[in-house]
Amino acid sequence: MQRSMGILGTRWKPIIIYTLRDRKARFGQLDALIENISRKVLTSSLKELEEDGIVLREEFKELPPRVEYALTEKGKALIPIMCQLAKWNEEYYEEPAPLIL
Amino acid sequence: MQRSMGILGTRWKPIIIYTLRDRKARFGQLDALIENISRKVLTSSLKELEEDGIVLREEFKELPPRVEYALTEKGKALIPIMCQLAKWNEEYYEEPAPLIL
DNA sequence: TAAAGTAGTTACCTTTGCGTAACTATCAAA
DNA sequence: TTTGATAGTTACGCAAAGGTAACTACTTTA
Repeated sequence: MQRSMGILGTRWKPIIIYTLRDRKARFGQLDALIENISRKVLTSSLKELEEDGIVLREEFKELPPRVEYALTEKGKALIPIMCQLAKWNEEYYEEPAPLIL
Repeated sequence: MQRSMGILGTRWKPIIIYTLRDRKARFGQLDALIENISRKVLTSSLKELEEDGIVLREEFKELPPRVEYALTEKGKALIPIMCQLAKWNEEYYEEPAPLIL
């Protein structure tokens, strides 16, 4: 478990994996699909996920350049887990009580 | 998903939940069961997990004091997910290549 | 020649996560 | 009166995570 969390224990990486659950995506698409993430964190997270064998980076030698990101087998094995996590929130989420000022 | 990760997206919280999957535990037990965690992070993580309705803190008015932590229903719903995460690592973990010096 | 599109990078800064070590409070037992 | 046990807290600081804004490189199109 400690090793799993060493790889995934950040705010954004599971979200990136979840976003790639049913599609490949280009860098710019990920940036648009994932709200509030900065390009910098997206870059570094993708790089680390690639090093950990979860994401595959495919570069097309075209102009303008195109790069596609997809999950590896190891990454795909996480899809059901990420989906359950999303579902867990839907079941148990409660609106925070409104503040009376 | 962003909300799930807002709650769980740290290195230690999922490990705490995983440790509580099959037992209640006292503060000192958690500290002993979870290797390398500091008491400070344990304290603050437990406090936040309690605020988020995942962990229940039960204080016994005894001497010396006793406090037990257990998962709520919301927390118990995470058990299968955490177990799958642990299993995922067992299946896909590879020893890092030894460095030749 | 300038603008537009893709996939980043770089510099700089703030916040959060986390660690270590020492300290507190309470009461019982030695 | 000192020690021991439990469950923390406090002070201090480092490193990682994360954000913003500006900049790069390349080539096509206007």
